[in-house]
Amino acid sequence: MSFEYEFPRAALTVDCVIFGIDEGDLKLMLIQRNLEPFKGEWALAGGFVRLDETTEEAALRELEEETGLKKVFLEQLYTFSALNRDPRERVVSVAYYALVRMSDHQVFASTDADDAAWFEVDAHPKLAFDHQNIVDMALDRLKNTLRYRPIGFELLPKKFTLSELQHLYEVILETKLDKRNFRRRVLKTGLVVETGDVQKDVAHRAAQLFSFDKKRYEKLKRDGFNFEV
Amino acid sequence: MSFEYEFPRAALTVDCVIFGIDEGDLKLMLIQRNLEPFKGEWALAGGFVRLDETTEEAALRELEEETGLKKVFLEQLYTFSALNRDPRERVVSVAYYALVRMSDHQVFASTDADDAAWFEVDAHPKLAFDHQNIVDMALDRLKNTLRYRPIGFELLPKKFTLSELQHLYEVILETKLDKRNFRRRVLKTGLVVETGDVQKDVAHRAAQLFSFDKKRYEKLKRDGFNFEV
DNA sequence: TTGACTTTGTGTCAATATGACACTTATCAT
DNA sequence: ATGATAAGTGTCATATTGACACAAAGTCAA
Repeated sequence: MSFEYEFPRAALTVDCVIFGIDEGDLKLMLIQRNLEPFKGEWALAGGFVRLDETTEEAALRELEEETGLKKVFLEQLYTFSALNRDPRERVVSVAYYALVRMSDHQVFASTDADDAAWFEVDAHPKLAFDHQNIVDMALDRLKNTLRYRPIGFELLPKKFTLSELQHLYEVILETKLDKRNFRRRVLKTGLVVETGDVQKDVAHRAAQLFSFDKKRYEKLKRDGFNFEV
Repeated sequence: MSFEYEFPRAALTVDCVIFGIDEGDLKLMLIQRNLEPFKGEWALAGGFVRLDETTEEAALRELEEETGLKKVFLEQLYTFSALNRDPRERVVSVAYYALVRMSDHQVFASTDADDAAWFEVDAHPKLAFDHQNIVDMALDRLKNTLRYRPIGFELLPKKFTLSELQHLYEVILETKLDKRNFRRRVLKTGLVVETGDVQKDVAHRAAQLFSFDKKRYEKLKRDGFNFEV
């Protein structure tokens, strides 16, 4: 029995909101479009989903094609289906977001985009399509997720100081935190452990370097713990 | 300039995980399919998204067509895009979940389904497609959301006793809660207010009836409060 | 009407968690 | 040596949590 003729079919895209941290500022990766519509304007990395790949595979592929980013940790954000979100025709888009350590990733424009670059989250160019909506939702999600799950480590180098971690929380949550209370809470979780190393080449007392104990995290998560910070 | 010819297009569906509470048990609304594939088997309500409606509109429409449920509280859950999730062809599905007051809603099978009925969440028939995956994710989401947002009220009648509310939390979170501590916490939020009415026709001391203060909730939400219970 | 039954409704206390708060230490640059 | 900069550290008062048990209210049946 065949049904093909009766299904409505929609063009399906993915869009990727990529966050990074640099010198304490939250950054957003954008690409400059080299095709119509919105040619020359800045937008989220993304593109059409092929019929032989999942949306997640499509997001990873487009990300690599347009920015050179590989193997990033992506989470699905939301599916946007407003009728007029693409001027060409009805296009439904599955949005993903990711946190990357800027230090680990070289970013470059490739053939699919005129340019790819990091921007300040609160000072970036006007975005094509409904991409500002998508970024807004990703920011909300990022804040909420950071509050309840230890994801900040994805944005920092493998070894980091507690001040860097605190700064990250302050930037994302848009609050000022007390240093002593922050350290107390973070260390109490047991998820952040001293590496024994210290900072190098700083013009002041060198800070201890810590790392995230992923094994312990997996174990606690299985046991159903909570991780508010 | 026209691009239509170059877009891959996928069949797009919605699926709805509908939760209800009845006599303290968490229930799931399922429909019995009257079309191939999986004809005669139980599945989530859902169907194809038309090109002139958003996915949310499609979910509400299918829900009404298949079960008679109207104006339910729907939230987007996740988009499922595994290549083999539909035996006919590549179909991507946007899943929603909903909470309904069983007391407010008559459920009936309509022309689009052979039957529609409530089942115990942990004792329901085997589901068609990948719908068990979707239900599992919806249950996880329900638990997490209930912990941080006051959504339990969507499942109860407008006026409810604190024992009913506590029972709902116990059933969904699969824990036993202390009555006095639960009442203290719930009342402290100020979101649950006495109506002045009491239970009728019960063979024991009648409980006070409370209701959810939606206005206060909207206000507190704007002010950025948290609502853990 | 009395007693049995069922569920409601309530307070305390100890332990823990939180939030506010300031100074000394280490390191580098001059 | 001195100054500049950021690291690192403890206390205390208050708020929150979790554990815990019994009297009051209402219905029903004998």
